[in-house]
Amino acid sequence: MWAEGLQAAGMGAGVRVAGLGTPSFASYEANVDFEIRFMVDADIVGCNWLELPAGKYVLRPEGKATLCQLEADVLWSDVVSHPPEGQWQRIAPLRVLSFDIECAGRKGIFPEPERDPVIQICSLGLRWGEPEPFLRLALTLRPCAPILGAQVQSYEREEELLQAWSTFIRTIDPDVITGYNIQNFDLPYLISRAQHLKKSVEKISSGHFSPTARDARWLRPTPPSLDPQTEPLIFQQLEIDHYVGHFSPTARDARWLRPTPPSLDPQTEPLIFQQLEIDHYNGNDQTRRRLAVYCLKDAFLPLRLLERLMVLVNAMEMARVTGVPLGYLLTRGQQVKVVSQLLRQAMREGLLMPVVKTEGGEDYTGATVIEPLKGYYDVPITTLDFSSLYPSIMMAHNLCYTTLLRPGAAQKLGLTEDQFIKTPTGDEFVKTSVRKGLLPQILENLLSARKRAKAELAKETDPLRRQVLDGRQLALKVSANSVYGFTGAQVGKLPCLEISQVQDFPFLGRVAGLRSTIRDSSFQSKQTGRRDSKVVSMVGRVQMDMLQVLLREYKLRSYTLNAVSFHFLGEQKEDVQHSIITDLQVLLREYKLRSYTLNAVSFHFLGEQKEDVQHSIITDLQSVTGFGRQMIEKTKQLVESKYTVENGYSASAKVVYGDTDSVMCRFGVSSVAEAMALGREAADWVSGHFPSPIRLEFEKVYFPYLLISKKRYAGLLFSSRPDTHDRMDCKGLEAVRRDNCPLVANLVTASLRRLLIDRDPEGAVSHAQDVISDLLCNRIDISQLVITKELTRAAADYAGKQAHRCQGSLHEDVICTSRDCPIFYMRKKVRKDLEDQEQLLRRFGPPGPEAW
DNA sequence: TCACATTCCTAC
DNA sequence: TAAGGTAGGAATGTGA
Ligand SMILES: Nc1ccn([C@H]2C[C@H](O)[C@@H](COP(=O)(O)OP(=O)(O)OP(=O)(O)O)O2)c(=O)n1
Repeated sequence: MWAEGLQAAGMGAGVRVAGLGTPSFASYEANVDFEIRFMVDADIVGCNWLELPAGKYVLRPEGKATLCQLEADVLWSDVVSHPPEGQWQRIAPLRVLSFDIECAGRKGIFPEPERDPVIQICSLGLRWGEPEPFLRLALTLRPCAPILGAQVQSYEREEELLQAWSTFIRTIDPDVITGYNIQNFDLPYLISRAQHLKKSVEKISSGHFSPTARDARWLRPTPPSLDPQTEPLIFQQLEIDHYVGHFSPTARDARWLRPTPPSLDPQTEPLIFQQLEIDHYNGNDQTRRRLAVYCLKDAFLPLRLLERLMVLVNAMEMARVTGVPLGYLLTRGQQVKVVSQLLRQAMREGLLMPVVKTEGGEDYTGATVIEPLKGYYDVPITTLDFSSLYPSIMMAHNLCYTTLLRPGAAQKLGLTEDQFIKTPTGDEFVKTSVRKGLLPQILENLLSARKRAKAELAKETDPLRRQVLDGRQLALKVSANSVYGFTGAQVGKLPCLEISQVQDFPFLGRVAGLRSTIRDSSFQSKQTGRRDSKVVSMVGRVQMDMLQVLLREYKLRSYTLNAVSFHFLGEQKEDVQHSIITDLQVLLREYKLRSYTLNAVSFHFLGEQKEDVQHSIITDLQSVTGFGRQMIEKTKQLVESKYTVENGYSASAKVVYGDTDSVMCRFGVSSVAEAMALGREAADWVSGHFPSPIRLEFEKVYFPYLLISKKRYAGLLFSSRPDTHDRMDCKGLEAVRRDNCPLVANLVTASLRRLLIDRDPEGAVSHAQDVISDLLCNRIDISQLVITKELTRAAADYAGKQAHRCQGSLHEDVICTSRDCPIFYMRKKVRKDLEDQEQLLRRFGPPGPEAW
């Protein structure tokens, strides 16, 4: 009945009252996570330092409910939250645990938990901020010789080994658990293995995760990985299942090939070959010792990555800026961050966020992509770019749920012309003089954090640190852009439109008053006790799989084998599929490669999103993109109208391309320095035509510039100096895509280098030919190749006939076909061949003897 | 063969 | 609030 009442009332909640029927009311903030609710109300952000003032709390000396060192009872309103500034920015000395396991695989077969025992588990414990781990622990099955600097504990039975590790984890009670692919391999393996051994099975299945709990996963007030107190690590199976369950068969097969982490450090990735594992295990205590040493090294790598990539530092900043717990950053999406900030801002202003039913709606138009004037430009092309376009639009025009006027509301409220604006899409918003929107204020905060991050990036010279800081800066940018995206979220958890009506001001005010009454009437403190204050850092337990971090933030490419085999599987008949799988297995066996592929995760995601196609009508969005469309068009016109021969410039400017918030201009000058100077001048001048904080910036010069089509181009990028290029930049082309075999990406990159850096169009084409003939020598079936014509045409633009001849020969000799596709790379259909195998070996190949 | 849809990944 | 947004190229699938 209750549910029906809710249904009938739409977004409101019906309450049945005897004699009064079922009056219903709009509900507000009834759908907020408990953790977020508490943190917002108490003004606590993620990774916040909290103080329990002396006398306001009591410690529980016994009968603790958790594994924490300290348990205290304190009135929530007595907890003092220290905003993360100054000394309170410090990072707590978190305990980080990194581990790795080794299994006894059978020859050529990847270990299966049903059959193959876990033979070693190595763990490292580190207190954040200290240079060295405080603990190195090797747990082994069967005796193992001592290892200098590590504790070794050996067991005769596997059950004892697993139990010992389980106890160890509970004792060390880590804040952060890390490892390499622990989420998809080590942890599931340990759990399956434990289940298989019937050890602790009862514990596992009688824990929180009954089948019902599994179904109700999203309803759980406390996600399993986040509860710092009650959830032992091993109970994280649900989330693991969630991912593993969606691996494609191919990905499953291929995931034993462990890719080398990005070029961070040549010796980052230790490779332990299956065969060695089993041999060493079956040997004596000395060989098992060697295995344990590798295992310890494997456990050390994630710790080093964690530190070098500043994973915790950056995540903490994000948690503090957006207000969500650290763990949310790994397990949740962008929406929760926006909601957290929105709730905080709303509370500050005495507003409540309504519960809004998700509605369907039409698509809305996005950004403009200027029709490219395709070609090879052997002159400098200047790129101008609005900084943080959508966020600055929302700020400049005060776009927010709370500032949107319903049609006719302006007159009704007696607003004068200068109190509101009309957007390009015809919607009306009040100006800041009437009321400042929540979203613009959130954005100010996010953008100022990004500005700080960018300033730090600018000072940094170390390449790795630059990469890391750039990632940090980009993450903040995405969070800001997500504020825009959030307002149009299709599976929108907050089409918060209803807040947005100006005529509702008084109503919202009353509700806010009601809530503050509730808040103030909270019970009185009845505790007295400790004289000393306790200061704690607010961090739940977090699982940080470094492979996931690399995949997510550093575009680690794990497709090498997978991309090829995957596509093959898709298009071949069954018997062919079988032989390919066999090939793969041969490869695995021959070279003992291991890797993990996680593409399937994203497949799953995309598929799921598609299923429920729901749209919400968000005028807000349309206004944002509408302004954006207007602005890129206006920018183009401004540039092309000012920089003309008539106005005394040496040539007339032409915008040859532009996407969303950028314009690529040919000013008709021949030097990069001139192009830069004109770019800076034009950016300043154009900025003057838009309200603050909207700013057009000079970003870079391309010279030369190869414009192939919308979202596909390449060029030499100049930005720091006019005399030498910073690097070759490549957008959208096969060179930067992960859905081709590496051969393709490498070929395209190499050809582009010849074209753009060597300025040798014939070389570009002949390089492609060389690669192809290599393939031919390796007996590759030509009919499997698709060669397109893009580079050839680019070369033709540059060199005329000769390139044309190249194209002819390419076409005659090698090309196959493709409907009207103009050009040239090999895609997908390249067969796995010696070349590929060599590449694999180079990439994953056995480490030299010195590594052993 | 053609026109249009779907899939994947990328640029904003 | 489980899950930010649209535009778009290239290959491939589908159905007439
Ligand atoms: N992941 C993204 C990237 C972009 N955009 C939208 C909002 C951006 O404002 C606009 C332009 O994208 P840019 O990549 O140019 O990024 P910004 O203009 O936001 O930042 P900046 O140019 O300062 O790096 O496109 C988006 O919604 N989501």
